[in-house]
Amino acid sequence: MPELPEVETTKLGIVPHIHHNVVDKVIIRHPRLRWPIPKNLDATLKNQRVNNILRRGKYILINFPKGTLLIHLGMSGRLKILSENIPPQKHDHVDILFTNHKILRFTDPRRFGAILWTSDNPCEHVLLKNLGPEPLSAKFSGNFLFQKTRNSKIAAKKFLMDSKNVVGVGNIYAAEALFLAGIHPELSVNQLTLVQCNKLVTAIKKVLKMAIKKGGTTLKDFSNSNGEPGYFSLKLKVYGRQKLPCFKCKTILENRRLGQRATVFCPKCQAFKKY
DNA sequence: CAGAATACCTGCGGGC
DNA sequence: TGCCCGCAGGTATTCT
Repeated sequence: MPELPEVETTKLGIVPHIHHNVVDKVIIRHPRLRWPIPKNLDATLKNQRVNNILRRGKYILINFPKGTLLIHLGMSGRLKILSENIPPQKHDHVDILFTNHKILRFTDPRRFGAILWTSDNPCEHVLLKNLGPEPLSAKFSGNFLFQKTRNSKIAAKKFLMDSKNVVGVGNIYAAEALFLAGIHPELSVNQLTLVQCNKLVTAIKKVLKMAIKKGGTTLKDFSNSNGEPGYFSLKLKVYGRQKLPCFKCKTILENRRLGQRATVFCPKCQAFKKY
């Protein structure tokens, strides 16, 4: 489900309910995720107060006095806030019960998500320490992208989706940003001109900001943190529109598999050309 | 070393 | 109706 905007939306959704609140207990129903949920999480979190809640890439970091809970939603993970204890469903893995009677429930049918605990600086955690810059930060600039891409022939879309280069850009927004920038998804990144790097960075920021503003692009299995059905308001220009006409030029959009991921683009607006 | 392939899961929709 | 296939928003690990 989630790319950066969805994770950000989820984070924003849970913050008002759990910020500065105290954990009463943790109930682990299904510990198997990408890695097992730490067995002693109840003992670890009990009576601890939430200091703050951050996002880094697609990770949600819930900081406590003794350490940080790292949460990744994988492909199908969801976090919901419950105000009453609704009976758990099949794929509800964990409940974190707070003393204010709010419950943070983690659900993940495909189990690609993760819930981990670290008592050290979370930025030094093995999963976080090699992450690239935040796409909405000043560090992620056209110059940065240009400089990072000089020695690689990797396809532009694959480069964007690699979190070592930039975090938070997944299959949907990579395709959307490349369309906005008029860049072919298979273009080798060392072919990108500085002008194209600037356009691409601008496009990424624009599409992510817009999606955050709309509350995250949501597909069939996304619910926001209140358990409401997600929004469908962000109009995707290429993702999921294969064989349909391009909004700009009416050319039929093409779908290719790139690194086993569906990759939709306009062969005319995103032709291999330089600026 | 970079880059590609594989693996981890469940659920759903389409074709037969 | 039911079975089989391919596909789904991610990414660590293994391979070439």
